[in-house]
Amino acid sequence: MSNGSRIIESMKEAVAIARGEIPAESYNVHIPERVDVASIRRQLGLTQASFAASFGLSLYTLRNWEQGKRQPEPAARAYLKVIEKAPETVRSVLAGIATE
Amino acid sequence: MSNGSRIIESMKEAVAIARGEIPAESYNVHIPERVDVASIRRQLGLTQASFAASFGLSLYTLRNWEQGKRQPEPAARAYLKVIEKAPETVRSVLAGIATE
DNA sequence: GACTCAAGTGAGCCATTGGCTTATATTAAG
DNA sequence: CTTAATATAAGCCAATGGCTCACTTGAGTC
Repeated sequence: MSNGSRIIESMKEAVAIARGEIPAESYNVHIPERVDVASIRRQLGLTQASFAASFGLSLYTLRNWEQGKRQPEPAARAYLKVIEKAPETVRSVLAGIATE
Repeated sequence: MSNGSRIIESMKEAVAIARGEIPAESYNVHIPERVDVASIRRQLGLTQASFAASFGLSLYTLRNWEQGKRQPEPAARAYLKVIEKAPETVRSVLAGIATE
């Protein structure tokens, strides 16, 4: 994301807050612009195929991300961050074993 | 997803396994076809705006999902399931407070 | 070295989604 | 009843998801 884009983002956010579409006080979560998917995957010691199968992703989409051809959307970036920091929780949830 | 589509999905999976693109033994995670986003959100007692802001989603995308206009992609569906079953873990991760 | 086989890279294609706008409805509070 | 907050609804465009085909890289192993 360029500097100009970032400024535009901030302006959009300001407008959204003014409109009341975003609660100003809220713990507005920060989602990183870029996520190093390959490094998250390698940290777990998985191949592309296994990683994709384990977390419900399409192998081809994962490849698009790792090769920088596509950038994962915000929801996917947040998900990847959760996978990075709490992989076992994610596995348990997807396996149907509720935690928390 | 129609019944026909489901059969095609299975055939694609079979082909992918045959090609070695998907490890056959692997715990292939099951991601639900449909996720009731509104009910997950209400269970947490959040408005659309707060829910979106809390989990790094675009308010408009969330609305598209809840109104059935768009279907969240597999990665987003998996993410929503994790939010449903382990919301506090997700919050902690996105807040930068590592768990696990 | 030559020969696999598995894992990953890279480019191209099309349908669908994400993100956004505008307008309208519903609900709760004063 | 009026207002403000919250949600529904429909339409638009650029970007992504999912897929195919072709090619490279790396670890064995013969």
